[in-house]
Amino acid sequence: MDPLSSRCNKKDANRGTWTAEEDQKLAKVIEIHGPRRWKKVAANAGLNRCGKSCRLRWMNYLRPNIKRGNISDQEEDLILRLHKLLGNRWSLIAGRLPGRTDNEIKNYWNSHLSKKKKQKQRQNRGFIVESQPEEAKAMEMENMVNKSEEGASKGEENTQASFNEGDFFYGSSEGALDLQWMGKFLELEESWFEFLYDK
DNA sequence: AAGTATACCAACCGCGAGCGC
DNA sequence: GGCGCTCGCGGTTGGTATACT
Repeated sequence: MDPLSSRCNKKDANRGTWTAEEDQKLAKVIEIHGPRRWKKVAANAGLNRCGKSCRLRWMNYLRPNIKRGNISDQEEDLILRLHKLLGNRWSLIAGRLPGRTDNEIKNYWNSHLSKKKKQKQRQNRGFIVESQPEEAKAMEMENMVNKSEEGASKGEENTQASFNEGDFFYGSSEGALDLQWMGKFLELEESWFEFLYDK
């Protein structure tokens, strides 16, 4: 059975949070051999971890140029727009946010943005009478999302499946595209979707 | 101060695709 | 074409931190 594509079958393998020592070992081996053949990486590093776990740790934490810390307003806006276009394709969204990982964006969406969305829906049903000032921006963003979903529901397919991202994006997934440029690009894309679904 | 609820996020899991043999 | 290995993705879980009572 596939050791990486299914659960780690190493019975006594370490689980849970990585220690600083493990991180150090992993980084050292990757520096020498590169981030591939994760089963061997795990073995060479002397880590009692499965390859899959090593890969995840590298991709989400140890990789160079990982940007940690709060998601900026600009990034949040970009996430909302990209999610509107791409749906739950976190790796694609992450590819357009330099330094951010798919896991981080997925977590952010699940803990922050989906919550705001629910809040907005409740408000629309009259459960919330007055919005708080600090919620105004979030609600504006949620309107964008809702509008998109309404538009998508008018068609036979939803927006997530109706186009190939390759038609819109180019460059490597590692590329650090300029956020400002991407914002302008997405504005054009939104117009295009409005044309397709709202007219 | 203690107990409980909630939020956040790192890590795990299962699946499918690509590739080489 | 079948098989095994590897990689990447998205959904989910579980531990920890923080807020609340």
